[in-house]
Amino acid sequence: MHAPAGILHADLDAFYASVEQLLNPDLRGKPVAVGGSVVLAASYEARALGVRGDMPGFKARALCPDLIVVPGRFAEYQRFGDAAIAIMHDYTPHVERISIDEAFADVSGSTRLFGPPDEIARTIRRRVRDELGLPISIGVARTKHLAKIASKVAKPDGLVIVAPEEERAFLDPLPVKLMWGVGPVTQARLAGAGVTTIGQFAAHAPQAVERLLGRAHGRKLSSLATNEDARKVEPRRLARSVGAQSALGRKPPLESVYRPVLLHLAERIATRLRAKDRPGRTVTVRVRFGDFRAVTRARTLPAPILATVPLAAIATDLVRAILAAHPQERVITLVGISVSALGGEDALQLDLPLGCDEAARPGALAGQTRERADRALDAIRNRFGRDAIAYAAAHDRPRSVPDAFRELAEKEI
DNA sequence: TCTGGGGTCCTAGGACCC
DNA sequence: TCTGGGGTCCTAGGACCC
Repeated sequence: MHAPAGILHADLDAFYASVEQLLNPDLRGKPVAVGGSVVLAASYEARALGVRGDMPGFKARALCPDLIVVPGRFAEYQRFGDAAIAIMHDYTPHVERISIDEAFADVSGSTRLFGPPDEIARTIRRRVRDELGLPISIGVARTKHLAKIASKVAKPDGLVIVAPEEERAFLDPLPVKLMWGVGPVTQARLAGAGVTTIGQFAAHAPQAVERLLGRAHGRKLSSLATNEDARKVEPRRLARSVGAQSALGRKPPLESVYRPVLLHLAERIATRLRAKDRPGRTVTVRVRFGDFRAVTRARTLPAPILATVPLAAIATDLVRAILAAHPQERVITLVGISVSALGGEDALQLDLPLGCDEAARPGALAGQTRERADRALDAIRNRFGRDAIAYAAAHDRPRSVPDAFRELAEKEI
């Protein structure tokens, strides 16, 4: 007997743009882009004219002179995204959210209460439309991969159900780029070997694919193409890293430029780490130069870190080291910090890491004292707002992207 | 009209250990 | 001449996803 086709993948259509059209009827039926210097989302009317997400704003306007560009209302998107996910939760606790507007649900155990998976999918679509006013596409299939592809095929505002006996016929003619994990590089590599459809991919020996794409990637994609995806819907996965970055425009590589930015980034990151009690041991910084080449440098600490100022100090050290190794670079365009090797939720910060110049300074606060002080600041911010108190003065902060958008992109850790 | 921000996973090489 | 061998941790870079 076939396993029931019990996995749903639901994806709100042109999400930010759809919310804007919902909230402002004047925008309905018109080409709308959310963003500014970069298009974050485009309505289907704008897409019909060639406008795409990730496109520079000037290019979008050139393609589509009537384009209506609106700034994002990110709190609204969060609210509508949460509401859509909540509707899915009415049918099963097995919901795995993978972004603000997209989630898997395994409804295999819910059929006695709510009917077969396709009926649940129809109900969810109807409720999202009736209660929220938003279009949502859903794919229903036996595996996550099939469900995800099915929801893509279903767009816009559609439902695609892949029955177990139809899986091969469904997959074979589709382009390889619809597979999870096939981006521009892999697509080009496959095209070079004459492989453009999933069916052609599946017909290739796994060894040949591994030679072409590397072992792990080849195996992973082979298992998707040959339809052996066995991943489960996982409601709650712990984050493996937490980071923040900031584009700078074109700036000279001076400490007076990057140090305040790093402090601000460290503060954002450390606040999130403390909120979840998840200290990290590895600090990685990233610097992007004028030609957009990026380099990284990492340091793994003997003890995990949770406090803002030591994190900023280590990041500053690492950026300094990168710049010393690239003395010919005249311009930096971005700096970023990421913290990984995160401890469990109950992990304790032992004390300050060694080799941290701020920490080693005589009279510096000990790590746990710093952490307590930071937590007091966190509490003030929770009560009075993010800008109530901070290490990094507000006027030093990068302004390229609203902090509201950053908060939106922050995953639950 | 230059190009946002937050993530995941993998690779390859070196250090280090037993 | 032969230079074991496997495992773990770490670093730097890259492809990919939303």
